[in-house]
Amino acid sequence: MSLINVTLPDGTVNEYAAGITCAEVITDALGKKHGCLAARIDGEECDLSRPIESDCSVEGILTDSDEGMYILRHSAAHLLAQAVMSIYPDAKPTIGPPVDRGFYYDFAMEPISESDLKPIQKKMQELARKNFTIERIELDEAQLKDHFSHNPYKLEIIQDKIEDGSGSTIYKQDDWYDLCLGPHVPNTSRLMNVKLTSISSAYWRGDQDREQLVRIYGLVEPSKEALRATLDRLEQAKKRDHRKLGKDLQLFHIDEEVGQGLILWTPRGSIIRQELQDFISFHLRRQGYSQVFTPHVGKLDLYRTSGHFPYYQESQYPPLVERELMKKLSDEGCTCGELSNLMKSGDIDGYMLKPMNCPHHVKIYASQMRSYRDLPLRLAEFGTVYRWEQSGEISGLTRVRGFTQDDAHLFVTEDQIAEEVLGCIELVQIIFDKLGMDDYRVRVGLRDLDSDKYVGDPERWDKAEDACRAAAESLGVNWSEEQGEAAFYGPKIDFVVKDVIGREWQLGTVQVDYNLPERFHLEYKGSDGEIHRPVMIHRAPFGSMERFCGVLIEHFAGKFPTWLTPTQCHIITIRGEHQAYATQVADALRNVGIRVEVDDSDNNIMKKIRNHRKLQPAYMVILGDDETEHRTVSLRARNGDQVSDIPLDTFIKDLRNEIDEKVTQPSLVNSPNEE
RNA sequence: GCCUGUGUAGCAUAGCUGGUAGUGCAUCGGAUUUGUAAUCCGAAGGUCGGGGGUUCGAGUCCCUCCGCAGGCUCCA
Repeated sequence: MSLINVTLPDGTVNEYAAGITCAEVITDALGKKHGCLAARIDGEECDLSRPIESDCSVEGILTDSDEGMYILRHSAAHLLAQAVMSIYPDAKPTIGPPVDRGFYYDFAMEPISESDLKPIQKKMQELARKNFTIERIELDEAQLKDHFSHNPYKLEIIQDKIEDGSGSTIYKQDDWYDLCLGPHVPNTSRLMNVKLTSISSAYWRGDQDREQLVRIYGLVEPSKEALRATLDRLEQAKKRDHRKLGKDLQLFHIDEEVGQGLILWTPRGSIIRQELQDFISFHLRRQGYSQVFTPHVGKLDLYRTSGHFPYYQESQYPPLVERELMKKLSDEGCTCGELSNLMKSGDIDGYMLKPMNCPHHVKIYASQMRSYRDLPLRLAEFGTVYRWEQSGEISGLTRVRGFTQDDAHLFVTEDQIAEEVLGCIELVQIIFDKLGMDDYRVRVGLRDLDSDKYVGDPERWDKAEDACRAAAESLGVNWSEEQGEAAFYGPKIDFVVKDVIGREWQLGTVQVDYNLPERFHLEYKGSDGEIHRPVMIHRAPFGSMERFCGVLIEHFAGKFPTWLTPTQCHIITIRGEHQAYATQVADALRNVGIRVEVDDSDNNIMKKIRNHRKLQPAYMVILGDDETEHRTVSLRARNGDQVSDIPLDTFIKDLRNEIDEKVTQPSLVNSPNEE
């Protein structure tokens, strides 16, 4: 028998007989209770049962890593399929991968409902308890096809994903097996702590023209405690959902009768939006932007030139046709379809709610002869745009049909791209820093080198892509390059954040554009006296005010920094006779621009505090005998902490300062200024 | 748009197998004047998402449309 050397993670090298399994090596190194659910041989994931035949390094995979959790989830998906098959023998399993927060499995079967999940979950636990060994079996192509002859979906995968003539593996537990590369946990007892969470539908291979499948989602954790913790966390997360908080804090309203995805900003929410807008406007002026205003509609011709019509027609509100023309066409018996064709062909004109601001800004650029001395020209507008998002996709503030972008378009020379992209990025960073948002992802979208759908010549693309990379690098946060993610007109940098339930939303974006200057024949006169074409940069650091506010509400869980809080101080009197002083305090605060609400109702103070807590003011200002007599205030923070005897003048000064400095959270209670 | 759920006063909820709507908070009126998370009494508020159907009778069953939620698909 030959001997092999196995290197462990801590660097020790042990000698074993060839054929020893990973599990045995790990048990030897860590003891029986190692808790590993899979292994890595020379960095490659495999089952614990995998025999080792030659010198290598071996390490165990625990559930404390993403990789470990993925394996656990993947195995749970198999268990789900096994359970479903035992209850619904006619169901055909298709695919069942792990995902970020759990796992799912898609089945071709008759629709089932949420109430059917319970028995399935029960079955899963029953199967888990039986502690079946999960076995990896290698099969050749013919055997594979034979094993899955009854399941066209699996056959399709075998056909497409597995190279002709080569084999693959199945994983078997009890008499159930699935086509899979693995690795998996060693036995089903690891999968006791599962919870099926929801049911939905999905298309086979994500193609809407193909079969609709039943998708079952679930969670799995290594222990009962961990499962409980995860469920608790989800429960907690729901409480900070911006849709709920938007209602509780009276920030916005969406009305059926107004329309899906159309936001009504109530007074309190409008304050937040306005404060953000003022904040960004300040930095725009600092960076040399010019503010512009443009209308909410434009002629179809404008969008024909820009290329947005009729190409992106289905994601726009339908065009507006002039009344006279409409009447004439109607008298002539023109059908809707014919009307649509006439608009497409340009035979009749109309107007469109603007789906984006760029064409309007382009026209401002083109309204004058531009010289290289004018560049970069930076045109900024909080521009409202309208897009016909699919009804099923609309959600809260994060996906809407009318929204205001903090948009700007920079018209630059080729040489200015890098610096200007950097400037855009800097703006994003200032905003994120000030708001304490550090949980975001940066995505640099590059072109797909094999495709020819991109406009502009390759050399200029290389330069622009380098500029984007360099800008992303300058942020000092994690960023990733994604080939093929560029727009057809230029590379881009996106900022992506997650909402409370783990969905990703794109916020800010910076995009280099070679296309629109071309389509609109934009020009400038260079220092060489020749006519040149500028390059455009589109950028929106917040993305849209709606989505950004939605994300912000969840980020702060409704507890905004003082400068963003709709009503910063709620003044609460103890008795009716403190009313006069309350008015004085309110006036004094309002005089320096602080937002105040006074409650001098005859409720008792406990009741008032309870009521006002719901709106999360930065401070409650309690006024009673002591305060009135000494011209002081007592403060109550959101967490219930209190501080008394603060001279009114000191409070006003400190509060004003806290607002001006945009301090991340209210800090006057227990602040260092206090004894 | 598709799938599965879901829709009762401003908000949160009760209403079993069909017999014609309760409760809490908020609101309004009165009493109370209170020192840090609910003072008492009273009143008002609902065509039970819209429309249609089954039935002697529908919040409850069926159809349809709309909204919402979670997914899918899409996202300039």
